[in-house]
Amino acid sequence: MPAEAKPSAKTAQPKTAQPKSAQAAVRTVQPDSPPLTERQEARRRRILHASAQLASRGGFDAVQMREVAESSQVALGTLYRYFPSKIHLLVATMQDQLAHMHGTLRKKPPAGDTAAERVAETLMRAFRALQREPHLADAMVRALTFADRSVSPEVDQVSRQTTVIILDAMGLDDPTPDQLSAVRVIGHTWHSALITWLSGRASIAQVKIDIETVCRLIDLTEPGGKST
Amino acid sequence: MPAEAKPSAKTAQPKTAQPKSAQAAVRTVQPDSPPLTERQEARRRRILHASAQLASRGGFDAVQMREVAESSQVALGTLYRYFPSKIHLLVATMQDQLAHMHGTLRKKPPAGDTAAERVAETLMRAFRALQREPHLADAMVRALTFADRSVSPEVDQVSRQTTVIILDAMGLDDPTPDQLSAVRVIGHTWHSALITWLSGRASIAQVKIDIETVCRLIDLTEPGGKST
DNA sequence: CGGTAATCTAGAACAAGTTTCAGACTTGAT
DNA sequence: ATCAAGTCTGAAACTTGTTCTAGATTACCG
Repeated sequence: MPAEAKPSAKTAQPKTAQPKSAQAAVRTVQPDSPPLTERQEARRRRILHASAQLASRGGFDAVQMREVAESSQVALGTLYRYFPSKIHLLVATMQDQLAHMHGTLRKKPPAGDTAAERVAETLMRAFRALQREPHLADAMVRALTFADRSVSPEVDQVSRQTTVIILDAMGLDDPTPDQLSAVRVIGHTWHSALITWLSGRASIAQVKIDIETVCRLIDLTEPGGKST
Repeated sequence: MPAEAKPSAKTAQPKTAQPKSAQAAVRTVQPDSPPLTERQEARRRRILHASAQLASRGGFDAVQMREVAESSQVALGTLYRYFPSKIHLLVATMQDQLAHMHGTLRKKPPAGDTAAERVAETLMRAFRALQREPHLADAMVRALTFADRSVSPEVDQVSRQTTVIILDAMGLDDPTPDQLSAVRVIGHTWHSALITWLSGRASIAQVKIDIETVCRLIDLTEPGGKST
Protein backbone atom coordinates (compact mmCIF):
# COMPACT_ATOMS: atom_id res chain seq x y z
CA MET A 1 0.00 0.00 0.00
CA PRO A 2 2.46 2.66 0.89
CA ALA A 3 5.20 3.21 -1.50
CA GLU A 4 8.64 4.10 -0.27
CA ALA A 5 7.71 3.38 3.28
CA LYS A 6 6.59 6.70 4.62
CA PRO A 7 8.75 9.40 6.00
CA SER A 8 5.54 11.17 6.82
CA ALA A 9 5.40 13.65 9.62
CA LYS A 10 6.20 10.96 12.11
CA THR A 11 8.61 8.91 10.15
CA ALA A 12 11.50 10.23 8.20
CA GLN A 13 11.74 13.40 10.13
CA PRO A 14 14.73 13.80 12.30
CA LYS A 15 12.49 13.13 15.17
CA THR A 16 12.30 9.44 14.82
CA ALA A 17 14.58 6.87 13.39
CA GLN A 18 18.28 7.06 13.49
CA PRO A 19 19.58 3.57 13.44
CA LYS A 20 22.51 5.68 12.63
CA SER A 21 25.91 6.42 13.85
CA ALA A 22 26.28 6.90 17.55
CA GLN A 23 23.26 4.99 18.56
CA ALA A 24 25.25 2.04 19.56
CA ALA A 25 27.23 4.22 21.88
CA VAL A 26 24.40 5.26 24.09
CA ARG A 27 21.15 4.38 22.48
CA THR A 28 21.09 7.76 20.95
CA VAL A 29 17.57 7.53 19.76
CA GLN A 30 14.18 6.07 20.02
CA PRO A 31 13.67 2.52 18.89
CA ASP A 32 10.39 3.21 17.14
CA SER A 33 9.68 4.84 13.80
CA PRO A 34 9.22 2.84 10.62
CA PRO A 35 12.46 2.06 8.86
CA LEU A 36 13.34 4.10 5.84
CA THR A 37 13.91 2.84 2.35
CA GLU A 38 17.46 2.94 1.20
CA ARG A 39 16.66 5.74 -1.17
CA GLN A 40 15.01 7.59 1.66
CA GLU A 41 17.95 7.04 3.91
CA ALA A 42 20.11 8.40 1.14
CA ARG A 43 17.90 11.43 0.68
CA ARG A 44 17.99 12.11 4.36
CA ARG A 45 21.73 11.96 4.37
CA ARG A 46 22.00 14.21 1.34
CA ILE A 47 19.82 16.74 3.07
CA LEU A 48 21.80 16.71 6.28
CA HIS A 49 24.99 16.98 4.32
CA ALA A 50 23.75 19.94 2.33
CA SER A 51 22.57 21.56 5.52
CA ALA A 52 25.93 21.19 7.22
CA GLN A 53 27.72 22.37 4.15
CA LEU A 54 25.66 25.51 3.74
CA ALA A 55 25.87 26.17 7.45
CA SER A 56 29.65 25.86 7.37
CA ARG A 57 29.66 28.75 5.02
CA GLY A 58 27.36 31.53 6.09
CA GLY A 59 25.95 30.12 9.30
CA PHE A 60 22.28 30.15 10.18
CA ASP A 61 21.20 32.58 7.49
CA ALA A 62 23.01 30.75 4.77
CA VAL A 63 20.95 27.66 5.33
CA GLN A 64 18.06 28.54 3.07
CA MET A 65 15.48 25.87 2.62
CA ARG A 66 15.26 26.28 -1.14
CA GLU A 67 18.99 25.94 -1.43
CA VAL A 68 19.14 22.94 0.84
CA ALA A 69 16.48 21.32 -1.31
CA GLU A 70 18.33 22.08 -4.48
CA SER A 71 21.71 21.02 -3.15
CA SER A 72 20.33 17.75 -1.97
CA GLN A 73 18.36 17.12 -5.11
CA VAL A 74 15.07 16.96 -3.43
CA ALA A 75 11.86 18.92 -3.91
CA LEU A 76 11.08 21.60 -1.38
CA GLY A 77 7.99 19.72 -0.30
CA THR A 78 10.04 16.62 0.31
CA LEU A 79 12.55 18.51 2.38
CA TYR A 80 9.69 19.68 4.56
CA ARG A 81 8.38 16.18 4.84
CA TYR A 82 11.68 15.02 6.25
CA PHE A 83 12.28 18.05 8.40
CA PRO A 84 9.17 20.04 9.26
CA SER A 85 11.06 23.28 9.71
CA LYS A 86 14.43 24.88 9.31
CA ILE A 87 14.92 24.58 13.04
CA HIS A 88 14.18 20.87 12.95
CA LEU A 89 16.66 20.48 10.17
CA LEU A 90 19.42 22.29 12.01
CA VAL A 91 18.77 20.52 15.27
CA ALA A 92 18.97 17.23 13.42
CA THR A 93 22.22 18.43 11.94
CA MET A 94 23.45 19.08 15.44
CA GLN A 95 22.43 15.62 16.61
CA ASP A 96 24.45 14.27 13.77
CA GLN A 97 27.53 16.29 14.57
CA LEU A 98 27.24 15.61 18.28
CA ALA A 99 27.13 11.89 17.73
CA HIS A 100 30.18 12.21 15.59
CA MET A 101 31.97 14.23 18.20
CA HIS A 102 31.06 11.85 20.95
CA GLY A 103 32.65 9.09 18.98
CA THR A 104 35.80 11.12 18.51
CA LEU A 105 36.02 12.08 22.15
CA ARG A 106 35.65 8.49 23.23
CA LYS A 107 38.71 7.51 21.35
CA LYS A 108 40.96 9.71 23.41
CA PRO A 109 39.61 9.95 26.92
CA PRO A 110 40.72 13.02 28.84
CA ALA A 111 43.68 12.46 31.11
CA GLY A 112 43.04 14.73 34.08
CA ASP A 113 43.36 13.45 37.62
CA THR A 114 40.09 14.80 38.91
CA ALA A 115 36.66 14.53 37.39
CA ALA A 116 36.48 18.29 37.17
CA GLU A 117 39.68 18.41 35.16
CA ARG A 118 38.56 15.71 32.81
CA VAL A 119 35.22 17.36 32.16
CA ALA A 120 36.81 20.73 31.56
CA GLU A 121 39.30 19.16 29.23
CA THR A 122 36.61 17.36 27.32
CA LEU A 123 34.49 20.45 26.92
CA MET A 124 37.43 22.52 25.80
CA ARG A 125 38.27 19.89 23.27
CA ALA A 126 34.73 20.02 21.95
CA PHE A 127 34.94 23.76 21.96
CA ARG A 128 38.10 23.67 19.90
CA ALA A 129 36.38 21.43 17.40
CA LEU A 130 33.58 23.95 17.07
CA GLN A 131 36.07 26.74 16.56
CA ARG A 132 37.12 25.07 13.39
CA GLU A 133 33.66 25.55 11.93
CA PRO A 134 32.35 28.62 13.64
CA HIS A 135 29.60 29.18 11.12
CA LEU A 136 28.31 25.68 11.47
CA ALA A 137 28.43 26.04 15.24
CA ASP A 138 26.53 29.27 14.96
CA ALA A 139 23.78 27.73 12.88
CA MET A 140 23.36 24.75 15.15
CA VAL A 141 23.44 26.62 18.41
CA ARG A 142 21.13 29.35 17.25
CA ALA A 143 18.65 26.76 16.06
CA LEU A 144 18.90 24.93 19.34
CA THR A 145 18.13 27.92 21.50
CA PHE A 146 15.52 29.29 19.19
CA ALA A 147 13.60 26.05 19.03
CA ASP A 148 10.12 26.22 20.42
CA ARG A 149 8.06 23.47 21.98
CA SER A 150 7.42 21.74 18.68
CA VAL A 151 11.06 20.76 18.62
CA SER A 152 11.35 19.78 22.25
CA PRO A 153 11.86 16.09 21.67
CA GLU A 154 14.78 16.70 19.38
CA VAL A 155 16.30 19.38 21.55
CA ASP A 156 15.91 17.20 24.57
CA GLN A 157 17.72 14.47 22.77
CA VAL A 158 20.61 16.83 22.20
CA SER A 159 20.66 17.71 25.90
CA ARG A 160 20.74 14.09 26.80
CA GLN A 161 23.57 13.45 24.44
CA THR A 162 25.48 16.30 26.02
CA THR A 163 24.81 14.90 29.45
CA VAL A 164 26.14 11.54 28.43
CA ILE A 165 29.31 13.11 27.14
CA ILE A 166 29.90 14.90 30.40
CA LEU A 167 29.13 11.87 32.52
CA ASP A 168 31.47 9.91 30.35
CA ALA A 169 34.24 12.36 31.04
CA MET A 170 33.53 12.17 34.74
CA GLY A 171 33.75 8.44 34.55
CA LEU A 172 30.42 7.94 36.26
CA ASP A 173 27.90 5.29 35.54
CA ASP A 174 25.46 5.88 38.25
CA PRO A 175 25.33 9.56 39.23
CA THR A 176 23.56 10.87 42.31
CA PRO A 177 20.78 13.43 41.86
CA ASP A 178 23.21 16.01 43.08
CA GLN A 179 25.69 15.10 40.45
CA LEU A 180 23.06 15.08 37.77
CA SER A 181 22.13 18.57 38.74
CA ALA A 182 25.75 19.65 38.54
CA VAL A 183 25.98 18.09 35.12
CA ARG A 184 22.90 19.94 34.02
CA VAL A 185 24.36 23.20 35.22
CA ILE A 186 27.57 22.46 33.38
CA GLY A 187 25.56 21.84 30.27
CA HIS A 188 23.75 25.14 30.71
CA THR A 189 27.02 26.95 31.12
CA TRP A 190 28.66 25.27 28.20
CA HIS A 191 25.76 26.12 26.00
CA SER A 192 25.39 29.68 27.10
CA ALA A 193 29.10 30.38 27.07
CA LEU A 194 29.20 29.08 23.54
CA ILE A 195 26.56 31.58 22.56
CA THR A 196 28.38 34.50 24.06
CA TRP A 197 31.49 33.46 22.22
CA LEU A 198 29.66 33.01 18.94
CA SER A 199 28.11 36.41 19.18
CA GLY A 200 31.48 37.94 19.89
CA ARG A 201 30.70 38.97 23.44
CA ALA A 202 33.25 36.76 25.10
CA SER A 203 36.75 35.68 24.22
CA ILE A 204 37.89 32.14 23.99
CA ALA A 205 39.89 32.69 27.13
CA GLN A 206 36.81 33.77 28.96
CA VAL A 207 34.88 30.74 27.83
CA LYS A 208 37.70 28.62 29.14
CA ILE A 209 37.62 30.29 32.50
CA ASP A 210 33.88 29.91 32.78
CA ILE A 211 34.04 26.26 31.95
CA GLU A 212 36.76 25.67 34.47
CA THR A 213 34.84 27.59 37.05
CA VAL A 214 31.65 25.65 36.61
CA CYS A 215 33.51 22.39 36.62
CA ARG A 216 34.57 23.06 40.17
CA LEU A 217 31.00 22.28 41.06
CA ILE A 218 31.81 18.69 40.45
CA ASP A 219 34.19 18.62 43.35
CA LEU A 220 31.40 19.74 45.59
CA THR A 221 29.30 16.77 44.69
CA GLU A 222 31.99 14.19 44.62
CA PRO A 223 31.70 11.69 47.46
CA GLY A 224 35.27 12.26 48.50
CA GLY A 225 35.22 15.97 47.67
CA LYS A 226 36.81 18.70 49.71
CA SER A 227 33.63 19.50 51.54
CA THR A 228 33.29 16.08 53.04
CA MET B 1 18.66 71.46 10.17
CA PRO B 2 17.53 68.26 11.60
CA ALA B 3 13.98 68.19 12.64
CA GLU B 4 12.90 66.10 15.54
CA ALA B 5 16.45 65.41 16.55
CA LYS B 6 17.29 62.19 14.82
CA PRO B 7 16.64 58.76 16.06
CA SER B 8 18.55 57.73 13.02
CA ALA B 9 20.45 54.52 12.94
CA LYS B 10 22.74 55.81 15.60
CA THR B 11 20.39 57.62 17.82
CA ALA B 12 17.14 56.31 19.08
CA GLN B 13 18.03 52.79 18.39
CA PRO B 14 19.32 50.75 21.19
CA LYS B 15 22.38 50.02 19.19
CA THR B 16 24.80 52.83 19.74
CA ALA B 17 27.06 53.21 22.69
CA GLN B 18 29.60 50.64 23.59
CA PRO B 19 32.18 52.29 25.70
CA LYS B 20 30.89 49.40 27.51
CA SER B 21 31.60 45.85 28.24
CA ALA B 22 32.57 45.68 31.81
CA GLN B 23 33.09 49.36 32.06
CA ALA B 24 31.41 50.34 35.23
CA ALA B 25 29.41 47.24 35.77
CA VAL B 26 26.59 49.48 36.70
CA ARG B 27 26.45 52.31 34.26
CA THR B 28 23.30 50.84 32.91
CA VAL B 29 23.22 52.73 29.69
CA GLN B 30 25.11 54.72 27.19
CA PRO B 31 25.76 58.33 27.98
CA ASP B 32 25.98 59.36 24.38
CA SER B 33 23.35 59.30 21.69
CA PRO B 34 21.60 62.54 20.82
CA PRO B 35 18.67 63.24 23.08
CA LEU B 36 15.25 62.52 21.69
CA THR B 37 12.47 64.98 21.25
CA GLU B 38 9.60 64.56 23.61
CA ARG B 39 7.44 63.28 20.83
CA GLN B 40 10.16 60.85 19.89
CA GLU B 41 10.53 59.71 23.43
CA ALA B 42 6.79 59.19 23.49
CA ARG B 43 6.88 57.23 20.26
CA ARG B 44 9.63 55.06 21.59
CA ARG B 45 7.67 54.34 24.69
CA ARG B 46 4.52 53.57 22.73
CA ILE B 47 6.46 51.12 20.62
CA LEU B 48 7.99 49.35 23.59
CA HIS B 49 4.62 49.22 25.26
CA ALA B 50 2.95 47.72 22.22
CA SER B 51 5.76 45.24 21.92
CA ALA B 52 5.43 44.09 25.51
CA GLN B 53 1.69 43.92 25.20
CA LEU B 54 1.71 41.80 22.08
CA ALA B 55 4.43 39.62 23.53
CA SER B 56 2.42 39.08 26.69
CA ARG B 57 -0.20 37.52 24.55
CA GLY B 58 1.22 35.15 21.98
CA GLY B 59 4.94 35.38 22.75
CA PHE B 60 7.61 35.81 20.13
CA ASP B 61 5.44 35.02 17.14
CA ALA B 62 2.69 37.36 18.22
CA VAL B 63 5.01 40.32 18.04
CA GLN B 64 4.53 41.14 14.39
CA MET B 65 6.20 44.26 13.21
CA ARG B 66 3.20 45.50 11.26
CA GLU B 67 1.04 45.06 14.31
CA VAL B 68 3.50 46.74 16.60
CA ALA B 69 3.60 49.65 14.21
CA GLU B 70 -0.15 49.89 14.07
CA SER B 71 -0.61 49.49 17.82
CA SER B 72 1.88 52.18 18.54
CA GLN B 73 0.55 54.53 15.88
CA VAL B 74 3.72 54.68 13.99
CA ALA B 75 4.57 53.90 10.38
CA LEU B 76 6.37 50.68 9.72
CA GLY B 77 9.38 52.55 8.42
CA THR B 78 9.51 54.57 11.61
CA LEU B 79 9.38 51.49 13.74
CA TYR B 80 12.39 50.21 11.84
CA ARG B 81 14.18 53.46 12.33
CA TYR B 82 13.83 53.16 16.07
CA PHE B 83 14.51 49.45 16.21
CA PRO B 84 16.37 48.05 13.22
CA SER B 85 14.92 44.59 13.63
CA LYS B 86 12.39 42.58 15.55
CA ILE B 87 15.22 41.19 17.63
CA HIS B 88 16.46 44.66 18.50
CA LEU B 89 12.97 45.58 19.51
CA LEU B 90 12.53 42.61 21.79
CA VAL B 91 15.94 42.97 23.34
CA ALA B 92 15.15 46.60 24.07
CA THR B 93 11.90 45.42 25.58
CA MET B 94 13.89 43.14 27.80
CA GLN B 95 16.22 45.94 28.87
CA ASP B 96 13.15 47.84 29.85
CA GLN B 97 11.66 45.03 31.87
CA LEU B 98 14.97 44.19 33.48
CA ALA B 99 15.46 47.73 34.65
CA HIS B 100 12.00 47.64 36.10
CA MET B 101 12.67 44.37 37.84
CA HIS B 102 15.96 45.56 39.24
CA GLY B 103 14.12 48.44 40.80
CA THR B 104 11.58 46.12 42.33
CA LEU B 105 14.18 43.74 43.67
CA ARG B 106 16.10 46.54 45.28
CA LYS B 107 13.16 47.49 47.37
CA LYS B 108 13.07 44.19 49.17
CA PRO B 109 16.57 42.84 49.45
CA PRO B 110 16.79 39.09 49.91
CA ALA B 111 17.15 37.96 53.50
CA GLY B 112 19.38 34.90 53.30
CA ASP B 113 22.37 34.49 55.58
CA THR B 114 24.86 33.52 52.92
CA ALA B 115 25.55 35.16 49.62
CA ALA B 116 24.57 31.96 47.85
CA GLU B 117 21.21 31.94 49.54
CA ARG B 118 20.53 35.54 48.73
CA VAL B 119 21.42 35.13 45.09
CA ALA B 120 19.29 32.03 44.76
CA GLU B 121 16.42 33.79 46.42
CA THR B 122 16.76 36.79 44.16
CA LEU B 123 16.85 34.70 41.04
CA MET B 124 13.88 32.65 42.11
CA ARG B 125 12.00 35.83 42.78
CA ALA B 126 12.82 37.06 39.30
CA PHE B 127 11.84 33.71 37.96
CA ARG B 128 8.49 33.90 39.66
CA ALA B 129 7.91 37.29 38.13
CA LEU B 130 8.58 35.85 34.70
CA GLN B 131 6.18 33.02 35.36
CA ARG B 132 3.43 35.54 35.57
CA GLU B 133 4.00 36.52 31.97
CA PRO B 134 5.37 33.40 30.37
CA HIS B 135 4.66 34.60 26.85
CA LEU B 136 6.49 37.83 27.41
CA ALA B 137 9.37 35.93 28.94
CA ASP B 138 9.41 33.64 25.95
CA ALA B 139 9.57 36.48 23.48
CA MET B 140 12.35 38.27 25.30
CA VAL B 141 14.50 35.26 25.98
CA ARG B 142 14.16 33.84 22.50
CA ALA B 143 15.14 37.19 21.06
CA LEU B 144 18.10 37.38 23.37
CA THR B 145 19.53 34.02 22.43
CA PHE B 146 18.75 34.37 18.79
CA ALA B 147 20.43 37.73 18.50
CA ASP B 148 23.40 37.81 16.20
CA ARG B 149 26.42 40.08 16.32
CA SER B 150 24.51 43.10 15.11
CA VAL B 151 22.72 43.14 18.43
CA SER B 152 25.73 42.42 20.60
CA PRO B 153 25.86 45.80 22.25
CA GLU B 154 22.30 45.53 23.43
CA VAL B 155 22.59 41.94 24.48
CA ASP B 156 25.75 42.74 26.32
CA GLN B 157 23.97 45.47 28.12
CA VAL B 158 21.39 42.98 29.28
CA SER B 159 24.15 40.69 30.53
CA ARG B 160 25.67 43.50 32.45
CA GLN B 161 22.40 44.39 33.99
CA THR B 162 21.96 40.79 35.06
CA THR B 163 25.44 40.78 36.54
CA VAL B 164 24.66 43.86 38.53
CA ILE B 165 21.53 42.28 39.92
CA ILE B 166 23.44 39.24 41.06
CA LEU B 167 26.28 41.22 42.56
CA ASP B 168 23.71 43.31 44.33
CA ALA B 169 22.21 40.22 45.86
CA MET B 170 25.63 39.06 46.95
CA GLY B 171 26.23 42.38 48.55
CA LEU B 172 29.52 42.90 46.77
CA ASP B 173 30.90 46.12 45.49
CA ASP B 174 34.27 45.05 44.42
CA PRO B 175 34.29 41.45 43.23
CA THR B 176 37.41 39.44 42.58
CA PRO B 177 37.96 37.99 39.10
CA ASP B 178 37.04 34.62 40.55
CA GLN B 179 33.79 35.94 41.80
CA LEU B 180 33.03 37.66 38.56
CA SER B 181 33.51 34.41 36.80
CA ALA B 182 31.16 32.69 39.20
CA VAL B 183 28.62 35.40 38.58
CA ARG B 184 28.97 34.91 34.87
CA VAL B 185 28.41 31.22 35.25
CA ILE B 186 25.35 31.88 37.35
CA GLY B 187 24.06 34.17 34.65
CA HIS B 188 24.64 31.49 32.04
CA THR B 189 22.78 28.97 34.11
CA TRP B 190 19.91 31.27 34.87
CA HIS B 191 19.53 32.08 31.25
CA SER B 192 19.77 28.58 29.97
CA ALA B 193 17.58 27.09 32.67
CA LEU B 194 14.98 29.65 31.78
CA ILE B 195 15.03 28.47 28.22
CA THR B 196 14.58 24.85 29.12
CA TRP B 197 11.65 25.80 31.29
CA LEU B 198 10.09 27.97 28.60
CA SER B 199 10.34 25.22 26.05
CA GLY B 200 8.74 22.79 28.45
CA ARG B 201 11.78 20.62 28.89
CA ALA B 202 12.28 21.31 32.58
CA SER B 203 9.92 21.83 35.48
CA ILE B 204 9.93 24.79 37.75
CA ALA B 205 11.26 22.55 40.48
CA GLN B 206 14.17 21.58 38.32
CA VAL B 207 14.99 25.16 37.53
CA LYS B 208 15.01 25.85 41.23
CA ILE B 209 17.39 23.01 41.90
CA ASP B 210 19.72 24.10 39.15
CA ILE B 211 19.80 27.62 40.42
CA GLU B 212 20.50 26.49 43.93
CA THR B 213 23.18 24.18 42.68
CA VAL B 214 25.02 26.81 40.72
CA CYS B 215 24.77 29.28 43.54
CA ARG B 216 26.92 27.01 45.64
CA LEU B 217 29.75 28.15 43.45
CA ILE B 218 29.64 31.39 45.30
CA ASP B 219 30.73 29.73 48.49
CA LEU B 220 33.79 28.48 46.71
CA THR B 221 34.90 31.94 45.84
CA GLU B 222 34.02 33.64 49.06
CA PRO B 223 37.12 34.80 50.92
CA GLY B 224 36.06 32.94 54.03
CA GLY B 225 34.69 30.03 52.06
CA LYS B 226 35.08 26.39 52.90
CA SER B 227 38.00 25.91 50.59
CA THR B 228 40.21 28.51 52.15
C1' DC C 1 1.39 -8.12 -14.13
C1' DG C 2 -2.08 -4.68 -12.35
C1' DG C 3 -3.80 -1.87 -8.64
C1' DT C 4 -3.46 1.20 -5.08
C1' DA C 5 -1.77 4.05 -1.61
C1' DA C 6 1.78 6.80 -0.34
C1' DT C 7 5.81 9.50 -1.85
C1' DC C 8 8.20 12.70 -4.72
C1' DT C 9 8.41 16.71 -7.91
C1' DA C 10 7.69 21.28 -9.77
C1' DG C 11 5.92 25.31 -9.04
C1' DA C 12 2.53 28.57 -7.37
C1' DA C 13 0.86 30.83 -3.33
C1' DC C 14 1.03 32.74 1.33
C1' DA C 15 3.02 35.03 5.54
C1' DA C 16 5.89 37.99 8.05
C1' DG C 17 10.35 40.41 8.40
C1' DT C 18 12.76 44.00 6.00
C1' DT C 19 13.63 47.56 2.46
C1' DT C 20 12.47 51.28 -0.44
C1' DC C 21 10.25 55.51 -2.12
C1' DA C 22 7.68 59.67 -2.84
C1' DG C 23 5.55 63.06 -0.49
C1' DA C 24 3.82 65.44 3.82
C1' DC C 25 5.44 67.21 8.26
C1' DT C 26 8.77 69.12 12.02
C1' DT C 27 12.43 71.30 13.75
C1' DG C 28 15.92 74.64 14.37
C1' DA C 29 18.43 78.35 12.24
C1' DT C 30 18.46 82.56 9.80
C1' DA D 1 8.23 84.04 8.42
C1' DT D 2 11.12 81.32 5.55
C1' DC D 3 14.16 77.67 4.45
C1' DA D 4 16.96 73.47 4.53
C1' DA D 5 17.53 69.14 6.43
C1' DG D 6 15.98 65.47 8.64
C1' DT D 7 11.74 62.70 10.14
C1' DC D 8 7.39 60.51 9.62
C1' DT D 9 3.77 58.29 6.77
C1' DG D 10 1.57 55.08 3.61
C1' DA D 11 2.11 51.80 0.50
C1' DA D 12 4.43 48.77 -2.53
C1' DA D 13 8.15 45.57 -3.22
C1' DC D 14 11.40 42.06 -1.95
C1' DT D 15 13.09 37.90 0.70
C1' DT D 16 12.82 33.64 2.74
C1' DG D 17 10.26 30.22 5.56
C1' DT D 18 6.22 27.46 5.01
C1' DT D 19 2.01 25.55 2.79
C1' DC D 20 -0.63 23.75 -1.01
C1' DT D 21 -1.76 21.43 -5.40
C1' DA D 22 -1.82 18.48 -9.41
C1' DG D 23 0.44 15.12 -11.55
C1' DA D 24 4.36 11.74 -12.15
C1' DT D 25 6.72 7.86 -9.52
C1' DT D 26 7.54 4.15 -6.51
C1' DA D 27 6.77 0.32 -3.41
C1' DC D 28 4.28 -3.48 -2.21
C1' DC D 29 0.22 -6.71 -2.34
C1' DG D 30 -2.34 -10.08 -4.57
